[in-house]
Amino acid sequence: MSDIRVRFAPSPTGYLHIGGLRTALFNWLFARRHGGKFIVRIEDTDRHRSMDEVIEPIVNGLRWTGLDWDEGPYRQTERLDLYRHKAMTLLEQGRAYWCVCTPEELDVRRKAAQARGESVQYDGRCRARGLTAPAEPAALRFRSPHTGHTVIDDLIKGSIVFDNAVLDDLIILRSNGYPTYHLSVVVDDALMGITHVIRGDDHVTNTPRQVPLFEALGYPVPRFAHLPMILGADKSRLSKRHGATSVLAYRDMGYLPDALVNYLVRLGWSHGDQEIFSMRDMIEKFSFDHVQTSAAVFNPEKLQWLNAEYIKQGTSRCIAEQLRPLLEQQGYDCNGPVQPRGGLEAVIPHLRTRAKTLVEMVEWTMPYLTEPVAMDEAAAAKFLTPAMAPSLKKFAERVKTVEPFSQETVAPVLQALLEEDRLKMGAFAQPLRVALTGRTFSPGIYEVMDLLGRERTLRRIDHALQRIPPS
RNA sequence: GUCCCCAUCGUCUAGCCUGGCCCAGGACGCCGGCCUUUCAAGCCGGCAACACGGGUUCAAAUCCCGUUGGGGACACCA
Repeated sequence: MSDIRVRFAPSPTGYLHIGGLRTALFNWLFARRHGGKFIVRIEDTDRHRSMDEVIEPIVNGLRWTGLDWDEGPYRQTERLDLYRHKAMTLLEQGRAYWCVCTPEELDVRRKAAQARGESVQYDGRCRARGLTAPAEPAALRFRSPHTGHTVIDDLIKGSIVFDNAVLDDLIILRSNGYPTYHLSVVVDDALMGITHVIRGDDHVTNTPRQVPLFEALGYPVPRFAHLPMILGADKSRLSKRHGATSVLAYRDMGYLPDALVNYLVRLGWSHGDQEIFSMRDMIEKFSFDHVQTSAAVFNPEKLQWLNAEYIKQGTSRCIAEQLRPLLEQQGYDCNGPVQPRGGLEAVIPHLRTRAKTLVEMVEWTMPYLTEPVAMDEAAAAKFLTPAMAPSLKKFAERVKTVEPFSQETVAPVLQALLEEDRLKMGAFAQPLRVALTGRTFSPGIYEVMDLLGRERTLRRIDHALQRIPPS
């Protein structure tokens, strides 16, 4: 055990995306590595942008990937009194002041300053007014230090120095009484005993703004670790343009949670040349020493490769369990009368090297879960020809009686037939494959017959023969 | 514009802190071959990078400075 406490603090303004998940993962790994606590906190203090309905999907995303948390999810809107109380404390101590500038006025001034090429900081016009009980709507601003320097000793980037002159007097309480992010994050991180703030790179410039708040409130300042960003292929910030961005969308596209997590952990962290990490493995090996300092581009191909690796390595049972919901979503009945011999689990060993995603695997599984099988017309036209009919027919007749019906008994029959009819394996296997699966690609032909069983094998050959026009 | 961060194959990265083992290693992708009853998988091989310019040093991908390039932040968003 240790007293390390970290948190993942998403704002419910959209779905949990790849970048958010990676932040959560690194927090989780750090906590698990050191026997600390991982806390989930929903930062929903923006009444206009927060959406209750996305909280559940965010939490489900974490759950799906196996990132379990020890406390929470806390919601900041349930803790508003805390922030208001702390804000008032700062006001009483003279560390904060009322500001009656309206958002519209501020916006105009900001734009004007920008147009003149000047600093876009708040001009501080309410700082010295000493308003005590403003009649008009007022926001509370923190009196930031304007001299000296703030130094952050970042666990990933090392020492970063900021000139306090660049600090704004940031609003900590909106005129509607809600706290802003800067206040609530500091109060919560302190009250929740967060020892390490692990977050995205986009927060580095927030850090020198928040450190003085910790100090003004009399709280110890946590350690910081700023993770490099994940970018899209065009090196811009990852967004919907770069493909599905919701974590749950990856589940729906047939990705295994362990594969996604494995991909993400290698985006910005490494352990020598190792590519494949089990959860246990990464917990054991994770360290900030090997977290990258520069941004990484999200590469869907490599994710897919990893997913394929996990499909190849996972147990049949585990893969089948994850495949089942997708099959049912597509309308296949996994408990109906039409099943591969040996059940769904039995098809997995034959499909695992062929499918890169579970969605692809659904496609591969279809011939064994439907009756009659869907026929690819082009394949039928090419391979189910009058010339092949006699051999197919002969094959069906002969395997009708082999006992038992298995590769050991069927293979000699097929070999004999090839010799008799002077056919090459390929010349006969393809038509047979099309007859049995409706398509030109499948697992080995003996495996297919094994999965189908004698009855379905014979029925499918029969159907195929029926559709072959007489020569 | 101001501030901050970053910079090794197309991409993820090892190496950098503690200079020589690096005319730079691995992985994805791509290309070629082998295997083969199809499709995959597998195996073998190939292409491909230290952003640039100055220093420091006997020696620099590794240390220092600058340039360029990329990213991020500058809200009553988080």
